[in-house]
Amino acid sequence: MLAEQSPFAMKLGAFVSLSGDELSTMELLQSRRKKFAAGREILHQGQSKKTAYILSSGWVCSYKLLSGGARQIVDFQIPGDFLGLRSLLFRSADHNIEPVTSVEVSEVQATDLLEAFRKSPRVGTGLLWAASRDEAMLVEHLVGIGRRGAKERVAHFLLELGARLKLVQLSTPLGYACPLTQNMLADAMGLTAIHVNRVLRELREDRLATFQHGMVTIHDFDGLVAFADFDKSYLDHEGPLLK
Amino acid sequence: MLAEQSPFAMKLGAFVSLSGDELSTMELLQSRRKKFAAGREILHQGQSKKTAYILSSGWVCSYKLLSGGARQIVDFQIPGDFLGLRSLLFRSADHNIEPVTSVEVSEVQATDLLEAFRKSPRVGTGLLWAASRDEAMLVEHLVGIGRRGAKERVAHFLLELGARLKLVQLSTPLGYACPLTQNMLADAMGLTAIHVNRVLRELREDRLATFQHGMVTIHDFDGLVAFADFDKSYLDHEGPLLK
DNA sequence: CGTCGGGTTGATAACTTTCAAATTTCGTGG
DNA sequence: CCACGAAATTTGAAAGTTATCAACCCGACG
Repeated sequence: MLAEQSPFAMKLGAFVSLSGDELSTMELLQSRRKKFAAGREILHQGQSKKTAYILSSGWVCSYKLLSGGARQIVDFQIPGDFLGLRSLLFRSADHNIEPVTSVEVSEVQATDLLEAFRKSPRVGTGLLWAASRDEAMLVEHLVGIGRRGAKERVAHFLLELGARLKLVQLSTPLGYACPLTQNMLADAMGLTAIHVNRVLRELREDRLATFQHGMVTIHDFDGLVAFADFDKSYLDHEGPLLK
Repeated sequence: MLAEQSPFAMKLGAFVSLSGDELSTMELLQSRRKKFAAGREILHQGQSKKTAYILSSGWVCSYKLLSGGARQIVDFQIPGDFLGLRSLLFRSADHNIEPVTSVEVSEVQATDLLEAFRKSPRVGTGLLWAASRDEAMLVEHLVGIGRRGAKERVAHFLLELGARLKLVQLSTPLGYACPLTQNMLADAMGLTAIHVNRVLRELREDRLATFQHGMVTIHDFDGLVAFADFDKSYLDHEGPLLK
């Protein structure tokens, strides 16, 4: 009910209803603020600094590089998302994290997290839900690259992003601001930037969706959902059973 | 040190050294034995039966189906692996699990798991490690489908399987028994069975590896590693930091 | 004003699928 | 134990999708 809720609280709040106490626990988690400029690496493959972050504003991407120089973007993170949870748990990171835009994050130490769980199990529940949702998205990403055609894949991606952004009030059914370049999109979709460009043009010509000038516009939501075979159920679990 | 250790204990034991007590805790987890015939569905998308399993013998696969009928296999599980951990935590499963061969599993309830964690934090640590390793494999799978050529991808897959099987003594550097069909391989790799067949032939002709008659034979391990750009570090974390 | 990264388009090449069909292997019932 | 049918493997040829190469345009920025 607060006018100024953090995206993190908005996101978890969409899943578990949070008391005032719980909200302040979450805000407390986000007290160590930091900024990174676009392109300034946050986490590097093999790095062992054991910090995680909550993203407050801006977008980041996590990716892996192959020896040949190719890059596969594993996921994008948007405000409210948790970054580097695994790097907190393990000796060294197995992927890179880099801001897409300039970003604002809050550093989270392992101890902060444990303390938050202790004070409010529901925050832990929410995080567990978020982690599981991330894994479901990863699986869906795999399915898309493995078995969807390029056009369906991109369409599906645009819809997924929209659904995610809606949770933090950064999207409407009409569209959303999207700072990604076609190159990043390509590295995420397992395509070439050139081909992504063509696919986007086709989607535009089909009057389904437009992605231009940093703005995604959905022209025909139902049509796009049907075309992409988008089933959003993997995005909104009804909640974990363990508390 | 036991001659007859369960694959599950062997696998976790490769990561955390386990006391006799801990070993028996793990064996206790595996007391509710069950068998499934090949092809007999274990878990169905949307299903809400809240049980997980530890796989003792045989192979299973988890996959998703698209509306067009296409199938993407997300992962194969081999003896010692945990099945359906997420379906234990959440209301309903978002993927299917099906035995590849006839299998023997042990049913695990949420309460069993919590009890095991309570009795032996190290078992919990081990499971956390296993879950994280699974996620790392998922990411690597995504990278492979997105950015590796078909031949490199299949080669990489054969090496990964070998490394996983070695942990439970089902593989040597020379090769291993593999009950997968070229069709399954195709659905896992995001390729056509026909193309998988050609790729396997090429790998054989290159004297790198052979997969025939349910048997994978590695002819030139180093050559295969080099060709596939296989870096096994994502498979052997040195261990979680939280206990 | 010139450079540079991103976007756009066309032509060509490479890779993968699709379609068709023959062959082999495997599981099951007789 | 054999025979049979179904499933899996194998190969060829043609079609389709996506990548690669080459240019050009444009706006941001020093």
